[in-house]
Amino acid sequence: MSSGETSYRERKVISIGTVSELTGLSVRQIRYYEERKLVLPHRTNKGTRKYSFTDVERLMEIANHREDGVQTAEILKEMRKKEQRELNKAGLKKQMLRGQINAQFQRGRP
Amino acid sequence: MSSGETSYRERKVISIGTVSELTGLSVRQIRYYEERKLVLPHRTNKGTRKYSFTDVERLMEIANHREDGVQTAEILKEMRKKEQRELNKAGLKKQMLRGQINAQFQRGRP
DNA sequence: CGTGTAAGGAATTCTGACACG
DNA sequence: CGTGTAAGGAATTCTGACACG
Repeated sequence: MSSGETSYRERKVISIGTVSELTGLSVRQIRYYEERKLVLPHRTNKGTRKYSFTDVERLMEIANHREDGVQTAEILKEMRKKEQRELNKAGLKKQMLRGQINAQFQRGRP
Repeated sequence: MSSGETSYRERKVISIGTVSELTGLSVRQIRYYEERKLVLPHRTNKGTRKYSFTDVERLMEIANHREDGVQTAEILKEMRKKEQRELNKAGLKKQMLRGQINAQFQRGRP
C-alpha cells in the first residue's frame, strides 16, 4: 500500500544450493518441504527455485521442529496458525491507528 | 561492534545470472566491472561469484554512470570519494554521541 | 576501453524413481 | 513419512582469448 518495492528480506533471489549452505539442510530436504507446502519458492522461467531470506528463516524454523521429531503436517498447521495470529495483530494496529485519526477529526484538528 | 550477524542487505548470496536480471547488465559487463575493481563479489569454494543487494545497487549506479559515458576509472574514483565522505559522516556521528554521553556524566546523571 | 562471442570444462539444478524404514 | 542416491538432461558459471573499435 505504500512502497511498491519489495524489501530485501522478501526478494526471491537465492538459489537452492546457497539456501542449503545457509540452513544446513540438504537440497533434497528443501525440495521435500516444498512438496509438503512448507515453503513456496519462486520459479524462474527455466524452472529453477529462488528463495528469499524470509524463506531461509522459515526453513531454519522447520529444521528446529524436525529435530524435535515434529512431522511436516504438524509444522504446516503450526505455521499457519502463527501467520493468522500475525495477520490479526497487524489488523488490530491498523484499527487503532484509524481510531486515533478519527479522534483528531472529532476535535476539528485534521 | 554490536550485532555480529550481517544484515540481509550485505549478505553475499546472489549469483551472477540473477544479478544480471536484477540490474539489466550482461554477465560479461558485471565480470568486467569486477576486473576494474568496481565491485567485489564473494567467491565460493568452487569459484562462483556471490553478490549482495548492496552490490546490486552499486552495479545499478555504475550502469547509470556508464550510460552517461563515464569511464570505469572515473567511476571508481567517484565511488571511493563517496565512501570516504560516508565514513567521515559516520565518524562524526560517533563523536557527537560520545560528547552527549560525556555531558551526562558531567552532570552526574549516568 | 568496454563489450560480444565461441570454446571447453566443471558444477548446479531439475524431475521421476527406487531404496529404506 | 522423510531422506539418500544414481540417472539423464538442461542450464549456469568459469577462464582465457579473439574481435571490434
